[in-house]
Amino acid sequence: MSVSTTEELLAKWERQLRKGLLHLLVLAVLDKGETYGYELISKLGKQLGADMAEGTIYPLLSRLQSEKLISAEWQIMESGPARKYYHITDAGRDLLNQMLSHWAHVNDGIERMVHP
Amino acid sequence: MSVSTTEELLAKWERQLRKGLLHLLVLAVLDKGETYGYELISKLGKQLGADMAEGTIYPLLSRLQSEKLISAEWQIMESGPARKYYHITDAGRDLLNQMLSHWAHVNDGIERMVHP
DNA sequence: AGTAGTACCTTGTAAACCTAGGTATATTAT
DNA sequence: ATAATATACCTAGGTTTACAAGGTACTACT
Repeated sequence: MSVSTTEELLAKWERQLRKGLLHLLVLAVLDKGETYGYELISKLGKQLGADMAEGTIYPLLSRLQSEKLISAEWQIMESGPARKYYHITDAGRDLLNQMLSHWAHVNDGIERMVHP
Repeated sequence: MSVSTTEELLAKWERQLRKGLLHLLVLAVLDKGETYGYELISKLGKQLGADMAEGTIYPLLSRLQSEKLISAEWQIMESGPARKYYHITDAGRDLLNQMLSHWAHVNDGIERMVHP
């Protein structure tokens, strides 16, 4: 088993970091307005500078919905496949604000640690 | 299966967020000077405002060492159990800088998303 | 002798991203 | 017509990793 390159390690780390951030980002996007899964993937890809896999987003949306943090409804399109539009709920907005608060706290901690 | 409370969901999320952050934080601490596992746990606990479990840190230190991002040496204490002191390597410092760069980028992305 | 504090480690479980598939509809090119 | 592309959804299985819960060993204090 060889030692990985820095590039490989960085990519692996970025993937791990996303695990926690994705919840926050999805709720933040939905807080700005309704959207559907396929569009969400491209929005997040731009924000994070990395393409999000569908196998990541769709299960996440299901989990958020089962936790009642977001709600969903199908909309038949005049052209193209139907879309499942998601909205943030009050509980979701509540959690989002607490996440942002915690995020700011952690960010301060890192700032102090890097620039003491 | 009942819906979780906001507190439970937040705690769960914070745990996930740590998955990515811990690598960065451990390397950042070691970049400021050598340290040993037990002391590292209390330092991180203060920074993150949450007590880190030993079962989290010790395996992480082993992984970082096997990736040659940190190095370790035992030191016999005049009093008390021996300590395993860790140092950051050049490769570790290199990765840390790239992590911080990516972190800043992601942080900007979140800022723009929350305050457009 | 017993308790508490320091310091290390391992095993097993749960969570969640991602790869690699799959389905279905509409448009465009051949 | 029909093949290819784009849009849009989903799932199963592998992999990683934080954490709980357990363990070992040394020292100091009562």
